[in-house]
Amino acid sequence: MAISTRDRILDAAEWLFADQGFHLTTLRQITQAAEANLAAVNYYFGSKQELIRAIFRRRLDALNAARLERLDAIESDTDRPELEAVLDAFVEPALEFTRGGDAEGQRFMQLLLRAFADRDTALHEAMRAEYAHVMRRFADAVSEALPNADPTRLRHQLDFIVGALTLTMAESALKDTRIIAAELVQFAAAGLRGSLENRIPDSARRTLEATS
Amino acid sequence: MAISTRDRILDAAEWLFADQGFHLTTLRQITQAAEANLAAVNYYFGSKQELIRAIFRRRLDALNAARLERLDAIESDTDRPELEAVLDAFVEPALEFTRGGDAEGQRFMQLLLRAFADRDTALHEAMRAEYAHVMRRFADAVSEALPNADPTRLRHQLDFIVGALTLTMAESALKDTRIIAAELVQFAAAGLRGSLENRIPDSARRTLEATS
DNA sequence: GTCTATATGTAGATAGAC
DNA sequence: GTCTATCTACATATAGAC
Repeated sequence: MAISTRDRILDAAEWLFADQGFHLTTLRQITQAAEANLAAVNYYFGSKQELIRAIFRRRLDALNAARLERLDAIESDTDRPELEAVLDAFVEPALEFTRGGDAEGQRFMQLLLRAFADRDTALHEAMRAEYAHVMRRFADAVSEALPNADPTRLRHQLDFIVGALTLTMAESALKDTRIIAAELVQFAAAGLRGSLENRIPDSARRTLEATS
Repeated sequence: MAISTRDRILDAAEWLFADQGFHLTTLRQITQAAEANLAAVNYYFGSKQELIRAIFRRRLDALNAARLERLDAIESDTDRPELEAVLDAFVEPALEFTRGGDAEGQRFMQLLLRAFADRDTALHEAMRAEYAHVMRRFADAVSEALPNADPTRLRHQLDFIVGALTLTMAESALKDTRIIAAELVQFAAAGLRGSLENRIPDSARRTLEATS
């Protein structure tokens, strides 16, 4: 038995939560899949909620660490980083998760989506707190690559990218993700650069005028 | 009592599902909020699952109908529609849902997000089937606005936009949505146009080469 | 640390009176 | 169509032996 009971529970629970959702997945299923006893979850984590948070912390830490590592590398290489390189540092680690034979990361992306959908309470707070740090670093990096960008719009646009990334990674079949990620980087870069023109589209202006 | 019991149940259930998720919300909560009897859900819908599907069908029909109506209007106006106008026809009805004093639509966007996260089974199939029709119409319209676009990439890019829209609408505070929608239209238009250059970003190419 | 056994709560669904 | 009462099932959590 190379892996500890605690880790087997984490792995099994992550798989089941991603597949079925939090509430549908029972401690019985988890402990059975982990080949552990029903009481073990409470012994190691205290409650089902704490187990969920532990799963989350583990992967989110790893994902964000990988992103920041790449960003650091880019920023130490050059004074003004290329926009695409910054976006790639954000997108590619998520993709990296999705790669690999066991499809671990795609499961986690599915989990991320569930977390977005859940108005869970504490989980949301924890995620936001952990994300805020990373998002600010990336917002700063994009600002350096695009010095004329408006900070408020930039925030919104990063949210667009997170949305596109999360939904895409959770939905798409495994084998296309590498190409899709490259397409997303390009799409996002073009979108960000396009906003510098600061042109309100005719159709949108019409909408704004009609409803204000 | 102006509204029928059936409709009161639909309204109450939609609110609670969006707020708490499907599994956390009980039939007892729903019927209590709707001021109906517990047995009424089974009487009108047969089961909880069927109730969920009925809620979904109601709103999704309305949203997609509104989108297609706008698209029809654009296409009958001109031979080659403006890209931004097409995107606005897709984005703005979702926004329209989110507007209005009672915040009905934001709830529904939250619900949509849950549906994406749920690997529910039949619900997913039903959504996809309903969406396929609309997405093809919009893909065609974008193709006309951007005749040189690659169809496969276009599909992916529309998914990016859906992801950005869904996550943004579900998360953002009500009062900003009008501006954010306009920004999303512009961001998406620039992203789509940028793909025509068909340039693979240096960073992404590095990634591709390193991992292939 | 791991197990069995069980306490306690609450879910969805239905039978049958009105 | 609407109600009360209840069936049946399964959830989380814990007590306590080993």
